[in-house]
Amino acid sequence: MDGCTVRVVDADRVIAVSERMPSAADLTDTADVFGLLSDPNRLRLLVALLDGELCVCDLAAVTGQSESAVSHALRLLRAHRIVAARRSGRMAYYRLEDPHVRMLLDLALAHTEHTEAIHPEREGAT
Amino acid sequence: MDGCTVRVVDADRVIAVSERMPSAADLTDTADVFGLLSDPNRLRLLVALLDGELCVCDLAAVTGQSESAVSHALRLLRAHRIVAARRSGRMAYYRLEDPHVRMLLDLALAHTEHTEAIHPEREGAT
DNA sequence: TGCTCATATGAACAGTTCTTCAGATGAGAG
DNA sequence: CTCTCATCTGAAGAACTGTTCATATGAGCA
Repeated sequence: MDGCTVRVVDADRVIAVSERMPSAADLTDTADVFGLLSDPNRLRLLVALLDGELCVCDLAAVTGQSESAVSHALRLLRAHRIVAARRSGRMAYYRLEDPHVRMLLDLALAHTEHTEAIHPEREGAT
Repeated sequence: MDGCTVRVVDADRVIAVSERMPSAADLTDTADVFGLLSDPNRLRLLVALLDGELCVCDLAAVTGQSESAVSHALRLLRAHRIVAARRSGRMAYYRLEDPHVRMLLDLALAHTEHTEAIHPEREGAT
């Protein structure tokens, strides 16, 4: 695991922090959720669903994506139980199913709007 | 832009939701932040920094990554002002600088731990 | 039954991201 | 000044992700 190239400066802190570190499973799971939120188009879909359910074609219209792209994205989100589908005839109505993702979205979007006023530069320059 | 392949079912909802949709800049910015949190190793680094500053080699030890990988990751996080560095001689001490990211981390990790009890399946395996 | 429409799927290609390796930078010790 | 050590950087390859096109499924309608 270590011993070879790993130098340690503050051994106590290293041990303490290591013990507080969540399990690998929790970390990958969390990273996974963030990954699902890390695409602007998926984000658009989820934001659109904050207000309530919408069918695939309306989601495509709102988010400016092809219906195929929307369908693929929804499939991913569905697989992770972030959205759920309700079928009515040949239409499929999707809704945001995961309240915890809703919280993350609200928090993130609120802060992003704030932050913009504070950091007018941004990535792109360095 | 549309009109061609875009069918709309609930036109009013589509318009209403479109108006509530955040700007493209906000969306890409938010997606970007989530993207930075979507890697387990970066997540480990940030979690390690929740308690206070650590130097690069200790971060490498805690997160089980090579120092080079840590340095690259920190560079990315630094460019987005999520962490900040303090230099002392040849050591570099990093700390979590963005309180909003701290909130996202806390929220996400707390819920992930919860969720695990509820959804014992999940992607991958146990 | 056979046609059309809404959605779902698969495969492939393009663009991006992560890791590693080799070497650069810059501070402190002798 | 020179050597070592901690960190940083660039380049390159591998792996992953998102989009598109073509086609499949399956419901409703005539």
